[in-house]
Amino acid sequence: MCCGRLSLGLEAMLEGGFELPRRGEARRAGREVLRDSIFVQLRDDILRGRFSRGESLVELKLASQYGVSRTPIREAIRQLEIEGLVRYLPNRGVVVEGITTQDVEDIFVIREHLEGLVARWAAARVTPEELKKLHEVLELQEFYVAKDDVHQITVLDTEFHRLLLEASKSKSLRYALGSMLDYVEQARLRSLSVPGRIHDSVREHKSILEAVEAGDSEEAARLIAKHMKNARNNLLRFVTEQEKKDNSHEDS
Amino acid sequence: MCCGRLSLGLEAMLEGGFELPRRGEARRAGREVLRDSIFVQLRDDILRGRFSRGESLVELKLASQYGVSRTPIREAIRQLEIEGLVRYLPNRGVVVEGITTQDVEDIFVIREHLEGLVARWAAARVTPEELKKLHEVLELQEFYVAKDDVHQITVLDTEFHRLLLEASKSKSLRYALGSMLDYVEQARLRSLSVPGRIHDSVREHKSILEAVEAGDSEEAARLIAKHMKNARNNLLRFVTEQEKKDNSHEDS
DNA sequence: TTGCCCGAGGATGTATACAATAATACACGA
DNA sequence: TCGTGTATTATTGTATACATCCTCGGGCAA
Repeated sequence: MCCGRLSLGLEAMLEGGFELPRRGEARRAGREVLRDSIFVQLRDDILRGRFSRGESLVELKLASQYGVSRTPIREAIRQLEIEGLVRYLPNRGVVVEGITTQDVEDIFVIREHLEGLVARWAAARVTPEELKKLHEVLELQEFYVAKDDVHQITVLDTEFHRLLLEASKSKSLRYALGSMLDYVEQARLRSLSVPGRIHDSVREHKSILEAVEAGDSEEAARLIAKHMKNARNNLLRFVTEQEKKDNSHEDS
Repeated sequence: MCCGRLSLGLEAMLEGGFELPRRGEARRAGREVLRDSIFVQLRDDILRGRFSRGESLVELKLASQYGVSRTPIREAIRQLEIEGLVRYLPNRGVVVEGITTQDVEDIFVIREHLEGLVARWAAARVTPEELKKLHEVLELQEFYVAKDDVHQITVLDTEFHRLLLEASKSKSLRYALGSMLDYVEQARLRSLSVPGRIHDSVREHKSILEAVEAGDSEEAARLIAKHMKNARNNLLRFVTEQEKKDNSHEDS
């Protein structure tokens, strides 16, 4: 009984289990399996709205479109299915579900509840190596703040939160939050487009990282919770302003 | 509680008029695609520990074992991969990851942070139909409390929380929590094995359902948070007692 | 013995063939 | 005209063939 658990832990250690990279990124340098690149492309195409909601994905069509056979397509679709981006209809294939505005709003709320855990656990378990990477990302963000490059900052924002997630060393947490970061990247781009927001956002990252580095779990959790709340408010502000613009356009 | 309705609900349940959205179970009456049944079997086998951690899954072996070709096996594996139950090694197949004690503990903490949202949103959005189902599950639980059938109560516990999750109408939340319910079913079986716990647990469900039915989001969130905390404490109690037993066995 | 090369075997990656199922169109009859 | 049954076709479900890659062990030389 106890021996089983012991060897379990040992194996886990030897396995060095945490270097799972973002799905689909080269699983090994140089070579990548087709289903992964298809998966990433399909997912991006769905998230960017290149497939409209309700559109059905036909395997043969996709196969010829991507210049591969049905097999990798099918496997990519199976993965999209688990992620909930497509809906399966028996013997009729899959239709695009995508994510709705409601989904994005939910994700922001969910992250408000979970990022605290990320920060707390990361503060307790972060490695020097991970801290180094986090600092690098932060410095890059500051660089791009000076250049006012919102897009780059958004990408690095994802990276920052992903690194923190890895640092938390929790597979369950990574499972729960992992793809949410990708799902709302578009939304964060908008949230960060509110004038002055990039500056604040990066500053918040800086203070979060300081708390994590100091091992102050509670402070890190408090700061990241505030960070999430600010991000959400900014998104709301952006959305309402967008609506105002849309309305005035309609009038003219 | 009226006995007539109880037996009615019971019959309905046993009849199987209860279409579970739980992955892989008959997507349509009568017919099921192979990859789904393979997926469910493999997942259960992993969660139940029939595959040991680190063991590699060989497609051809599994294919002959289940009497199907490689294709459905591969697709099932792709899904396990996304769920994080197996780890992919390029050109070498997948090895079983399973879930560790640490993962289970994390899941309980994560649920403490998220089930509040489930209850809150469910209270706001639940439909009469869903309420009916929830009541049925609750009545069945009370039935099995009388019979002291911990296993059935555990299964129904999963069902109760899953129904609540569906009632929350949030795809994102469902994605984050969906398979966690399955992952910790074994653990909840243990948590509920603590003497007297099944009684309290079902009573807590009852009060949660009352708050949800009354549309009292805050109360529902408060109650379910307490429910989760109790469940976690019971699991811890069970584990420590188990360890005590193991130790005394070792001595003999 | 140690280290390296290399080839066989096995496993996965991809493509394609065949079977089963659902959607569609069309002809036929009321 | 409308509805219905049927044939056709498109698409998915499953199986299998072929290509590619990795591992592992034998043989050989230093």
